[in-house]
Amino acid sequence: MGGTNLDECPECGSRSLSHDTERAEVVCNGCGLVVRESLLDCGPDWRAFDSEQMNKRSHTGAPLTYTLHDLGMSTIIDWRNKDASGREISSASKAQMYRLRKWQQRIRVSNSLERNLARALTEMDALSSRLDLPKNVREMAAKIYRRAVEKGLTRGRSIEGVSAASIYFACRQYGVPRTLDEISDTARLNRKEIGKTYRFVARELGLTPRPSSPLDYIERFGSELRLSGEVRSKAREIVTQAIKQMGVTSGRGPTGICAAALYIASVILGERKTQKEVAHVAGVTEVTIRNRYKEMVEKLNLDVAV
DNA sequence: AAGACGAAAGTGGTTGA
DNA sequence: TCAACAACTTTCGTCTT
Repeated sequence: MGGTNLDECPECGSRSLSHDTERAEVVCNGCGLVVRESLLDCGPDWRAFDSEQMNKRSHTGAPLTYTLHDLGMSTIIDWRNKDASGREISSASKAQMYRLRKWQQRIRVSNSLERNLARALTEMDALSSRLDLPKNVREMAAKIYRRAVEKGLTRGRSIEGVSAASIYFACRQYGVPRTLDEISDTARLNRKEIGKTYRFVARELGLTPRPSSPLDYIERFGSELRLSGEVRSKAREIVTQAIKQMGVTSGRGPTGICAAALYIASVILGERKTQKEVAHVAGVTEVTIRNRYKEMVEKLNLDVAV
């Protein structure tokens, strides 16, 4: 980001910016974009003379320090007396759970904010590297999470859930969306929970999600399907056209539209993929592709006939 | 045999009273 | 809070390549 003074958000143009001196950030109230973050030196405090020092010192100073001390407490204990599949657990386990929770409670109150953040940051780190996310996304997710914790929004919610929600949000803001399905799969959390948490956090923090566009998915799905650049840009063209002709895309899931466009493009350019393949990659069914496909061909006068 | 097509019933989420 | 509703899925039978 540029070092100049900004008084409006480059993303959405909003002039409502929050200056957070404690974190040395300027955050847009409209879209949540971190307009300017300056300034804290996140690098090592001292020069390192060998790799051991490097390891230790490179973690000094910045929030990254928080990611260290987990002490093996890598499991959050849910407040429900249920096991993973939702069944009641035995009374012996309940007693144990009670002790564990109590213990965890004690640790929490002693140092709750840092501890919470520490867990969340490692969680988000793992998640985002498995999701192949660029660093700026990861950082935005961390910022969101931090604000959520400070506002007490994590109370009654799992750290994992809020972490996943933050990541989901950050992805969409940067136009590299992952679907809720992908995130919930990767995080081994249930989709509904993440969705709910996501909406809640966004509302409470006054963040307006950037609506995700089918265009955002083309590159990723396209490369996963090993489609050529021509096919992808054809698909892009089809989507753009479809968006222009209102009614074809509104109310439809972006992944479905993207999938259909890719499928059509692959057929037109003779690089045919089966509906099944495309459907699988895009996380929709063949039926949905067919429906979108039909609508698009109809309204855009595409000659798909071979 | 595999892919494409479409009808019909089911599912989960949103909306509006 | 609940019912209506649209989008999407599941399932299944049929047609096409």
